[in-house]
Amino acid sequence: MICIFDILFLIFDIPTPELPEVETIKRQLADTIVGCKITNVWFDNPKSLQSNPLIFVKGVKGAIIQKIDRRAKLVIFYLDGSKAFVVHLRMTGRLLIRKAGDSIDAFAHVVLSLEKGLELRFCDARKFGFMRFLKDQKELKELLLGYGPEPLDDLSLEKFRQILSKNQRSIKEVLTDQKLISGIGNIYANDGLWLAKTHPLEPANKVDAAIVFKAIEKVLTEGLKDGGASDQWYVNAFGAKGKYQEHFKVYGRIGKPCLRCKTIIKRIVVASRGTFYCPKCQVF
DNA sequence: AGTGCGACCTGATCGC
DNA sequence: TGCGATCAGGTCGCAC
Repeated sequence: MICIFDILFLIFDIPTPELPEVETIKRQLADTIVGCKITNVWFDNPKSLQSNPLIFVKGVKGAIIQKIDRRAKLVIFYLDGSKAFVVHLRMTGRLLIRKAGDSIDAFAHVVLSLEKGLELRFCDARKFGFMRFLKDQKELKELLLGYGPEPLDDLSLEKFRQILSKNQRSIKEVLTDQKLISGIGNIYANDGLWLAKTHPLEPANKVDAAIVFKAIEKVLTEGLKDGGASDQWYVNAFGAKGKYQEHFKVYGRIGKPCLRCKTIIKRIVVASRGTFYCPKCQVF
């Protein structure tokens, strides 16, 4: 049975940018604005420029974007002179490439003017996201040290098994803990666990690591192929929506039938986050 | 040491 | 019509 609270929750759950979404943006930016000089910086919310906004402006203005990369949910902009800045979109953040004359974007908080008449706009309705300047590679390295391995890159099954075996917290908490494994958030943890037929509350050291590993790899790859999930806020660097929301397996599907067994999908709260699962397929 | 929870922030929505 | 309360999300920092 669906009750009124379920419907409320259905409305309120907000998908946020994770590895596939951030990677999509990163690829588009890398194709478009590498080599561009940053000619000006505008901002209206100092908190969007973590630490000291003036240091950000001073460090970034006049610099040339050498390379754009992604680590965890961070987009990394390498500048000349071993400087860099990173962007975290958190919940509602957007990174948009626009032409200088294009109409103003809603919730724009930082705008970097670039050569070729382009602009890189950082928009964020909730103001949770941020841009952060790093004065040298050492500072950047220190920041990145806090993140676990990349699930589609340097995370082997053996390493994954090790991480799980050392943890008795729920598998969902472990999957979304950026210190342990980076890039996985609420959407792909939910869908991956559904694919692995694993209950989100099962202790990490009790689950079948190989099955969960494969499932996570699969949903992340699928999400990437679809250009991310765009239920509410997410759009890519060109302002276009992704398609993975059309392929959600359990995420946000409360009250709807399980794609495997038709059992009604349930929602519980795990570590203060909305969590969806099939009560028949995912048991422990 | 490991765990848990409040704070951050605000658009969307609901109740009154 | 409109105001106030509630909720979500990722991550940090603090308290137990």
